[in-house]
Amino acid sequence: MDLGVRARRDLDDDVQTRLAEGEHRYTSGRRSLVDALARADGPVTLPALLAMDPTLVVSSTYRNLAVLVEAGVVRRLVHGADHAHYELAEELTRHHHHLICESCGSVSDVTFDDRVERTLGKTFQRVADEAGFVPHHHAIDLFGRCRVCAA
Amino acid sequence: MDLGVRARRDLDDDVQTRLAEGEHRYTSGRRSLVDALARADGPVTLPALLAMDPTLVVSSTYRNLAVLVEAGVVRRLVHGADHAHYELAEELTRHHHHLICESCGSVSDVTFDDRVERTLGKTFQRVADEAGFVPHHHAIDLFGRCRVCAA
DNA sequence: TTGCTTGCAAATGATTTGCACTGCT
DNA sequence: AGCAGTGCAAATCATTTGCAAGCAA
Repeated sequence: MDLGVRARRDLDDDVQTRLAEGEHRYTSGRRSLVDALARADGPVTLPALLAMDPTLVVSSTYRNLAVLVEAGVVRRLVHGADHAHYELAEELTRHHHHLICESCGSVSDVTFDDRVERTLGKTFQRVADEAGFVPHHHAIDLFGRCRVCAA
Repeated sequence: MDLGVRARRDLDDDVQTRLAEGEHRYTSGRRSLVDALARADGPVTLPALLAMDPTLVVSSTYRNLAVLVEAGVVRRLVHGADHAHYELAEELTRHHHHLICESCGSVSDVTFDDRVERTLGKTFQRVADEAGFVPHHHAIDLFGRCRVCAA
């Protein structure tokens, strides 16, 4: 999720607000974390985050990711891989889905056009209704081989 | 995935064959496991499987699930919940998707009609192509509150 | 027989937590 | 001052693995 300078500021404001609503502070450590997530070009693992910013510490990062997830700033993705992947929440970026490489475990983003999403939304609502299920959001994962592994 | 008697036999034959291809045996322990999975009315966790059949042992069950996943008989689902969920592979049942309760963590199955699936398939293929990704299969998860938790 | 399977106990590894210290507000 | 946040080390807990004994082909 590449964000320009302007968007970056909006992002910080947004995070600030969301954290404040939960009586949480937007500390420098959390800024570093959000910064790393914003710089990543897709969902990243905790080790990847630590590599992007060596000042991050394991336990604090896990704790802060949990706080950010709680605040709706970050989304945690869990697939079969060893580590969970983290990304900025869709509310702060854009609704999208994932391409998951079954070979190397990497995850990247894709978006469908609005028309497709609208159609999907209706279908999902109908199916959920029939099951007495109240849908909140959806996730679509495409499993296969990424460009690198497919080569 | 409720299967009748006839389908149950077909299932066993199929599992037998798939295991044999990998130099594996279809032991009584594995039959019990497949039986429990077939009786479950959706994806189940390991503790749930043990509860369904007390003769199952933790380590062996994990090991057998791994063998069955490898053989394409079982699919392992991982979401945020504490335990992974397991279900019979779609090749043995039917292509479907999941309703995941964000409150209690339960997972249930849903199917879309063929027309919808075909349309989705085309869209997925197109999007993947653009990313140089070779799609293998897809998964759609609807997150929300199940009938019980929504009440 | 041959070596895949199994149960039990011990090990692994991602994630979490206890605690004392730091630094916002 | 008062309490949320942080780093480090220790604890958790789902899942995996070593090993000796059991069982299918």
